[in-house]
Amino acid sequence: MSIESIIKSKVIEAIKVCYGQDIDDKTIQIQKTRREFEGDLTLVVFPFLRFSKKSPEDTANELGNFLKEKINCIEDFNVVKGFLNLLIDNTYWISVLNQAVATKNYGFKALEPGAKKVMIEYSSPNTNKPLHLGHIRNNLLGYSVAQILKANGYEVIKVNLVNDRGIHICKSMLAWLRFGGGETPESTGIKGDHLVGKYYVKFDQEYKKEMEALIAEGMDADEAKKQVSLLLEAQEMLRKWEAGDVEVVALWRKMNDWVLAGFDVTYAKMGVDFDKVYFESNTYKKGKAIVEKGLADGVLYQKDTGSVWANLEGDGLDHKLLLRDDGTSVYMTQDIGTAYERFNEFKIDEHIYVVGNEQNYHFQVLSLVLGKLGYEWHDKIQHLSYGMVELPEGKMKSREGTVVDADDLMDEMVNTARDTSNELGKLEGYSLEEAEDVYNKVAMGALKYFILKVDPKKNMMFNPKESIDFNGNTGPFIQYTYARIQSVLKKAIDSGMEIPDLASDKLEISVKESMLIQLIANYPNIITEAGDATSPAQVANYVYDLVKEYNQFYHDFPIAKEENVDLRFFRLVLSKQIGEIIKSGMSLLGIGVPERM
RNA sequence: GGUCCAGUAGCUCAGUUGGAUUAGAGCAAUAGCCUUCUAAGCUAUGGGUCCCAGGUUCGAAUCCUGGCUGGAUCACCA
Repeated sequence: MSIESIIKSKVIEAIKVCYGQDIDDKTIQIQKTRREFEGDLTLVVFPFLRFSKKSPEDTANELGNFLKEKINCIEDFNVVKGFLNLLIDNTYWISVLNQAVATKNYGFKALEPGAKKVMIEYSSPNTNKPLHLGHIRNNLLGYSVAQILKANGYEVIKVNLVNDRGIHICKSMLAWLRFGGGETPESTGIKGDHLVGKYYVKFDQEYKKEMEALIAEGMDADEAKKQVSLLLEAQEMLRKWEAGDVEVVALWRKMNDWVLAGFDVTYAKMGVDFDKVYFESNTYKKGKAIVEKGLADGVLYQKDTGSVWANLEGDGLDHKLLLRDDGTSVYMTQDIGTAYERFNEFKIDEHIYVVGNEQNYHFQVLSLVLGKLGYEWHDKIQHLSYGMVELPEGKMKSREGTVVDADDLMDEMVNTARDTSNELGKLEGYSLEEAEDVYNKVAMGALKYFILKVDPKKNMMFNPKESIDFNGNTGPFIQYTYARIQSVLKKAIDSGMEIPDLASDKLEISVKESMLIQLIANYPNIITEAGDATSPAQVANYVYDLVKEYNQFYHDFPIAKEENVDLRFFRLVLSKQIGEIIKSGMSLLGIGVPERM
């Protein structure tokens, strides 16, 4: 039982004994004592004044005396206004450290039979262009949230829904046919997704040229937009694809394969993966039967022209189209179908979609429509809605070339990491492979931490001109602290010292040391909270706080050089445990830690 | 126009289930600390009408109302 819950139960007892009142434990607020006051934990007594009918100071003193008497690890207390500051003794804190050390996968809940089953969909790229910075945020969030949910003891299924069909891919296909001269990834040495993306841009350029020509000939601008022959051809291509035209399908397959091979490389570099990949070319017709059944059941309605709609006015929204006049599916229809299949096939308890906040409306509607259709799990779909990544110039636009390409960005990060590392020259004795592994970890650590430390739901700013820092509140700073700890431990062992499994609990420890243990004690709560909030940022900020405190400790206290053996052992155990938590917390963010850097 | 989200230091961000007459980090700036466990570190200094105005109460960056600013969205697109 944690010290907080012990105190809470005793506070309830105290209020009962002293003031004859039963209180809810929600009225009990225990927080970390502020730095500038003496103590470890603080009880806020204001809520109890209406029971005690005494001044805040008197109430706090009464409660303080009661708690000190009843809880033996409370050494002393002091009162500042309505705040009761409790001093917890060293023995207790050291026992907390020892417990953490003795716990395998400290802070993680094990996967047990009957665990909650969660599916998380993320990435979901289009196959007409390479991944960019926006996708990076999506992928890192999806992967990290999956890790965090697993750490909370959930069974997690990661899925990707690849949008491999539609007018956008036809545009790339058409441009490639028209202007490509038979180029392939092999013939050009260009990564498949980038090659296809090049023709997506090419299409847009040629489209604009033709449109302007039409306008110059006197055509109305709105009309010209629709009459560009390239667009008409692309639309024709999509019709052929849907009709199963052999040539179009073969070209589609070839170019999609190029892109998917490219994505695999990017995913591997990013360090994300999936348990199952869906393709829209297989799922885009799904949901039609469900919608037709809804129509038959009278929960949906049909217009004269044939289209099928959901009336959401009762929920304060509009009408939503689910089947077109010609009976074909729209995106919403497909999502209805795939959600149904997933809940049925996997018996999942919850489904999280990692999708940008531009689709908030879509997911709101999806849940409502599923509810209308009578699926009781309609409220088990959760939209993990994240904010846009903005550049100083504003939003990224792929066709205007203002995107930050994912592959380029990652490569640049690795180059920067390599240069910095070589400048500092700390990897002497490492082989080329070992060194490259460190550069990669540091580069990706910097990028991932930069993105994940920001609250997912907020928009974030990325300035490509100012490369991501390696100092301060950054991934490399955290990795560095880990490497530092490993170095101390290694030197201690090399010089013949043993690092015991447990620290002696009869020691005088400093305020800084007890603060570090309190941070360690809080790690499990952080994992729970990050899981509830689906927010890797909470883990990131926690690890940063921990590391910042540790570096101050490291600077001010000898560890392996401490003369007092028990104290030295304690500090080695403490350092080792903090290293474990850094590694563990970073793994929740999908970030690796190097032994040296 | 309707709906949703955000607004905290020059910049990037924490802090938001209401708590300490003193709102935190990092970057950038300035000044220090490497014959001692990794200086990708540590220390110090300066930097704020927590968008504005009201309200709720012992107490508000945090909750409520109204406004301002920015973003997203409201397709027989995805």
